[in-house]
Formats: sequence, C-alpha cells, structure tokens
Amino acid sequence: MAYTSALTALADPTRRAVFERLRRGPVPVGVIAAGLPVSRPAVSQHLRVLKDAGLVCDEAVGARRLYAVDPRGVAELRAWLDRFWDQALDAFKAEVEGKPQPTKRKKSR
Amino acid sequence: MAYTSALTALADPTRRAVFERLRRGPVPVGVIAAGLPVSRPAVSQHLRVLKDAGLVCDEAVGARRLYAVDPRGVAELRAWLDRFWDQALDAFKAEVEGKPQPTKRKKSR
DNA sequence: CTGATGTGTAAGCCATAGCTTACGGTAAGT
DNA sequence: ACTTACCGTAAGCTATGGCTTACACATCAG
Repeated sequence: MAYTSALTALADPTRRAVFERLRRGPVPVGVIAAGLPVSRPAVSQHLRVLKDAGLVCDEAVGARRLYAVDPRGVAELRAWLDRFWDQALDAFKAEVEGKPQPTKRKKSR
Repeated sequence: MAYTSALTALADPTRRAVFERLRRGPVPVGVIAAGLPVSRPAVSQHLRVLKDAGLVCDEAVGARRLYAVDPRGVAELRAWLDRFWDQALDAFKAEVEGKPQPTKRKKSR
C-alpha cells in the first residue's frame, strides 16, 4: 500500500509545490529551491519524502542531481482513487434509486 | 483549488480509515467510531475536515446523522491527478526521445 | 592541488494537528 | 415530562513534522 505514503507526502503545500515544479521535467535541487521561499536543505528533505513515497526518482548528473516525477507512483495513486470512485458511485447510485439496504453491493467492474 | 484541502484531509491514517469506511455506503458517526481505536468526538472532528474538503456529505436522519462519500470531491482529486499524469508522461516521453540515456527505468504497466 | 559549486545529513527549535475529557443540544422512547 | 441515545463543540495536552543553521562529501574548473 504505497498510496498511503504518497498521500502523506502530497499533503504538505511546500512539497506539493516541489512536486508540481517537477511536472514540467527533470530539475536539479538548487533550481527548485530558487523558486521557493524555503532553504535548499528543506527542498532536499521534501524530495527525500517524495522519493520514499515512490513519487519521484533521481539521477546523478555530474555534481548535480536531477529529480523527476515517477509515473509509477502517480499510477498507484490513480488506481486507488479510481477504485474508490467506482465503489462510491455504486453506493451513491443505490442510495438514489430508493434505499433498499445501506451496504449492498450490486456489481463491481 | 479544492484538491489541496482534499489531499490534506486524506493524509491522516485515521481519517483515511473513516473515509474508506464510508466507501461502502452511508454510516452514522457512532458506527464508524465503534470500528476504530479512537473516541467518537475524534471521528466527528475527522468528518468535519472531510466535509470541509468536499469529500463527504452529511444528512440528518432523526437523532442520527448519516455521512456518505461526496463523488464531487473525489472527481476533483481525480481531475488534478489526471492532469498531472498527462503532463508527467509528456515530459517523460520528451526526455526519453531527446536524450540517449536520461534515466534508466523500465515501463511498469 | 586548491577553491568553488552542488548536494545530503544531523541537531534543534517551534508551530501545527490529532486525541481526550467535559459539556450543551436535539430527537426518540416510555 | 423525564430519561436515554446520538452527536457537535470547546479546551487542553502531547507528539509529530517542517524549517533553519552547521557540517561533511563529491564533482568540476583553474
């Protein structure tokens, strides 16, 4: 269940800013920190959390280190949310169509 | 930007447990608290946060109050994640095509 | 080899957030 | 009307987490 750590990671505003900055493409740490109101070590710590959550991957390029979004982490989060979406919609539909039973599972796809 | 509060809300493990309990259908507060290792007021506070984030909606039924998942909140989160997914994939593709060996990574699925 | 650049890590401070107990309010049952 | 059940809110305590400064290591330029 890696989506739990992913959600925890994306909860912090600064960390979201870091992550959204990476959306445009691979960026070194210093560049990210330059566009944010926090220090560079803070960005390093945020990247550490995002990496542990499987949301970003890094690559050493000379003295620098490029960070990029890891599509796999995003995919996991999407999968969890989609599963949630389907079940919630089924429950909602059953609720609207007259309420036979609170917890009733029709069909799942 | 309601997805920010949604992500913040889903970061807490207990709050995720509350939310996932609601996935099966509308449930009163007491039932949720009975299945969790926290007190009932704690669950109330969590539901408050989830409601403010647009993830759940409530309905008074007699002395009880039923909470259910609000599909709209889930949809917003999905939209944000999908937009992220597309841009991340584009950046990843451009990175692969542009440079010979940008990042050594396999395709997951 | 020396200095400069880029980065990760450790220690410490402080604000935030989650939990508990206590209380007030509304609805149903007798 | 009185009692019981169910729920939300307030106040307070404590732990977690994010930020900073200081330090250590690796790489490139000269």
